[in-house]
Amino acid sequence: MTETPRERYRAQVRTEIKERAWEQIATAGASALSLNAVAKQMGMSGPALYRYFAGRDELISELIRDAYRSLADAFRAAAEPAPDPAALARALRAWALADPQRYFLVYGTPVPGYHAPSDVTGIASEIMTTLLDACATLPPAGPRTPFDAHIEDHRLWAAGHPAPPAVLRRALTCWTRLHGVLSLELAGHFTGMEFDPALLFEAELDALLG
Amino acid sequence: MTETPRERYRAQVRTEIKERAWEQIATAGASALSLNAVAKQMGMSGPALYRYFAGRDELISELIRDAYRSLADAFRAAAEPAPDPAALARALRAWALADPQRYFLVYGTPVPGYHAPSDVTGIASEIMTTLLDACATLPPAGPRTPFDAHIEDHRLWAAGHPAPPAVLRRALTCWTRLHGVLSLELAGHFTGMEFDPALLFEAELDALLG
DNA sequence: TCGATGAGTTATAGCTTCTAACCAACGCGA
DNA sequence: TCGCGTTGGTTAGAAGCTATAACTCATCGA
Repeated sequence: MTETPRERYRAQVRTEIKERAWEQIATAGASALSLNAVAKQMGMSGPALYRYFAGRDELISELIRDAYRSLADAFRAAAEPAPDPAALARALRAWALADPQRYFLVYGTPVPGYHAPSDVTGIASEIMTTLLDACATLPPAGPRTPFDAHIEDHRLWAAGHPAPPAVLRRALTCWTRLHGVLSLELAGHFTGMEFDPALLFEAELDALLG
Repeated sequence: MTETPRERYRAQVRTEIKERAWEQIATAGASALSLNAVAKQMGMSGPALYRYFAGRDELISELIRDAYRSLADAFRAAAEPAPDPAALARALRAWALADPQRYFLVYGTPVPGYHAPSDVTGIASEIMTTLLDACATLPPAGPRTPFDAHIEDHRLWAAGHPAPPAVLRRALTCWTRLHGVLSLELAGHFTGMEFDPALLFEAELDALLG
């Protein structure tokens, strides 16, 4: 497992490329990411980057992978010491506000042709698992809904998690509702409307858990 | 108001350009929209399109404007003969599924530098008004929340709509929650998870209005 | 020390947006 | 009916992008 100096150099350059790429994405969006500009910013010329990434798509795929990984880590950290949906939700918002374009790389507009790298599904299910664990700690809410019946027969996505259907449904609604407020806030659809997005987020969280 | 033949021809070419652009966007996403390809598809060569649009950005702005207009019209049509939030919600989903990329042009990932044309705010507030009208027909729900107090002091965005704060809050939650489920569905985050997105949407609608 | 590996370079093809210059056709007024 | 201006369309070209090919040179290992 001892790394040669070459490998260390290579890894270091790769991470610097990704850092510059993140800067560009944060200021101009993922669609404006330019390998040329990244290379020029690093003092080397264009095609040198192709030693490190097969192309623009592979670089973006790598960034998406890292974004998923980062979110999964933030979730895992927020689930300590005890799983708590509210803590998870606030961690999600903090993670999103720290770098909105990173959030959009995960949950934003998909490019019709593009397929995310296959290993992100593993990370996505890791995220879902921590969310399910947290939702399982909540007191069972309300009567059984028709959707619970449907989900009981279609719980393959829960990856064998032993939670009852009501918990699965709760996790799903946590996901969709928090994404709803967050993505609209990050996309700037609340600017100009006077209210405080943080309060709306907390209100939605209250309605979800209270 | 009588149009000269020149103006009619000009308007026709403009709409054909937009139609081709929509086709491209539907199949490859807005980031892949190429003026050159549109022109070639119409049998004319590249720079000819600049007689009709100042550039790629203006064309996209025009498409965004049309998308807003289309959504506002769909909403207005769904509010006949009587305002009904459930009808509005289902119209929204149908409108979104008919052309997901059109939905993302309105509610998708924003480009940091880009600013939407100023007149879409008028259309957006028209959409919000029909939503508020529909939500005002619902029986008042639940106790007064802390967020109601906040929104009562920050209701500038309601554009003078006379609805009480509880209705404003309801309209906001309709917006964010429906967008939450819809955008995740359209982005393909539910593919692989076995359940039926339509049922999840209906379940969320039930929770919202029931 | 020599040879292979690999990082970085320039050159080039092909794509894009967009400007400039030019041409031709259309329509309107005299 | 005859010009002449407006306007649509063209080609040429600049600047930028992705990506490949070919080449140079340093570094690392045997």
